[in-house]
Amino acid sequence: MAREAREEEGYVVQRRRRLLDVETILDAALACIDERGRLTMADLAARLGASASSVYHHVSGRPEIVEMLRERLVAHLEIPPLDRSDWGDQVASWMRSYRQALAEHPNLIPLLSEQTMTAGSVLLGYDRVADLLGTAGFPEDQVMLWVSVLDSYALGAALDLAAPDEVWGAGGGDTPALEAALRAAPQGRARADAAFELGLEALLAGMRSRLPVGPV
Amino acid sequence: MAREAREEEGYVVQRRRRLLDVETILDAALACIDERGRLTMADLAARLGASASSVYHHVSGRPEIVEMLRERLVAHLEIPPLDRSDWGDQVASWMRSYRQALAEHPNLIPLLSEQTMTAGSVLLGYDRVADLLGTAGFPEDQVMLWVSVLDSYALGAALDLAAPDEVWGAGGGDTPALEAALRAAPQGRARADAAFELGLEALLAGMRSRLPVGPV
DNA sequence: ACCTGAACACCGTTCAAGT
DNA sequence: ACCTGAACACCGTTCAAGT
Repeated sequence: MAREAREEEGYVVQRRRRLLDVETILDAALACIDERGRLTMADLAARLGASASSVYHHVSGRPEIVEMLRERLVAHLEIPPLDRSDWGDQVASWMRSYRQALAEHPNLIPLLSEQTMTAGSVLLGYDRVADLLGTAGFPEDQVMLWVSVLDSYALGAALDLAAPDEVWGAGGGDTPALEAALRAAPQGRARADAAFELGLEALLAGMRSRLPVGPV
Repeated sequence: MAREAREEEGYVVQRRRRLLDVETILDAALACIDERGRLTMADLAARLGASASSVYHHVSGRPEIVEMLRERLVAHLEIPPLDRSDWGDQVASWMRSYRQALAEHPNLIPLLSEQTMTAGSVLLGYDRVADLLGTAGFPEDQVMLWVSVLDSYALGAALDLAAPDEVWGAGGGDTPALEAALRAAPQGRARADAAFELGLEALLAGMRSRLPVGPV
C-alpha cells in the first residue's frame, strides 16, 4: 500500500504516494490536542508515522498548524442567514453555532486563545451581526460595542467549557452561598450549557430594552 | 550594598543579605510579563541578577510563580460589601474591579487562562454574588447559572483587553458592515471599556427582567 | 518533490559542589 | 541556608544528504 500505479508515455511508473499532506497533518494535530491536550511536533510526527522534520515540507511550523486548525474550525460555522426573522433569534443562533464549534474540541480553546480568536469566518459572521444590529435600529456608534460584547461573551463561555468541573468547589467551607448554589444547579457540561443559554437570553433581552425604538 | 551587619554573641558578623525572596521573584516575573509578554526562567534570573537555578530555592517552579501571580492579582479585589444597596449595583462594581485588576497586566491574562482563572479571592467574590442573587429573589437552581454567566462575561472581556487592536479590520473589504461599525465606534482601549460597560448594563437589565418578583 | 537523521538554539528543571 | 555552573530531558526548527 501507500503506492499508486500511474501510466505515462506507455511506461508504468511505480511511484511512492505522498506520505504527508496538509489535511492529514491537521487531522493528526487535532487528534494530539483532543487526546493529550497539547500539540508537540514529536507527538504529531509519531501519529503520522513520519519524522518531525518531514512536517516542515507542508507547513511552515507549529503556529501555522494552530492557525489552520482555527480556520478549519471556523469554516463550518453557519453564517446568520439574513432573512426576515427576528434579529435576536439570528444573533442567538450564530452565537450558539460559534460556541458549539468550540465545544467539540475544548482542548483546542487554550491554544486558539494564545492568538486572537476573532478571524476568518468569525469576522464574516460578525459582519452579518453588525448588519443585523444596524438594521434593528441600534445607533451607528453602538453597533461595534455590541459586537464586542457578544464576542466577549462567546469567548468567555468557551473558556468556561474548557475549564475543569471542580473549580467552583475549591472554597473549602468559606464560600457557603456558592457551594449551596453549586449543589442546587446542574453539574458540569449541563451547567455550562444551561448558563450559556440563560446568559444569552438575558443579554439579548437587555439589548432589546436598550433599542431606541421598539422592535418591528 | 546587599549586605547587612548583624551583631551576634558579641561578634560583628558580615553576612550577605538574601539575594532572592518570593516577593522580589514575583515582582521580576511580572516585569518580564509586562515588558516581553512572556515568562522564561532565564529572563527572570537575568532581571534578578541571579542564576536560574537559584530561583528554585524559593519557588517550586514556573507554574507556581504563575499561580502566585494569580493570587496576588486577585487578593486586591474589593469583595462586594453586602450592604443594603441595589444588588445589580453591587454585582456591577465587583465585575468592574475584577476586570480592572486584569486590565492592569493584560499580558498576564493568557498565562492565567492556561489554568482556570477562578480561584482564591475570586471565589470569595462570587460567594458574595451568589448570596446577593439568592437574596434578590432568583430561584435557587438558577443562582449558579448566573454566576457562571457573569464569570464568562468577565473572562471574555478580559481576553478582549489582551487582544490587539486590528483584529476586527482584517476582513479586507468583504466585511463592509463590520468596518463601518468599526469606524463609527471609539477605538482600542476606549472601545473595550465602553463595550464592557454597555454589555454589563444589558446583562444586568436582562437578569432583572427575569426576576420572578420585582425588586424591593 | 519529498523524506530523513543529525544538529542547533532554547526551554524548565535537577543536582553536586561551593559558601 | 542559599547560591552556582554544569548537565539533562524536552521543545521547535534547520539543513545537508538521500530517493
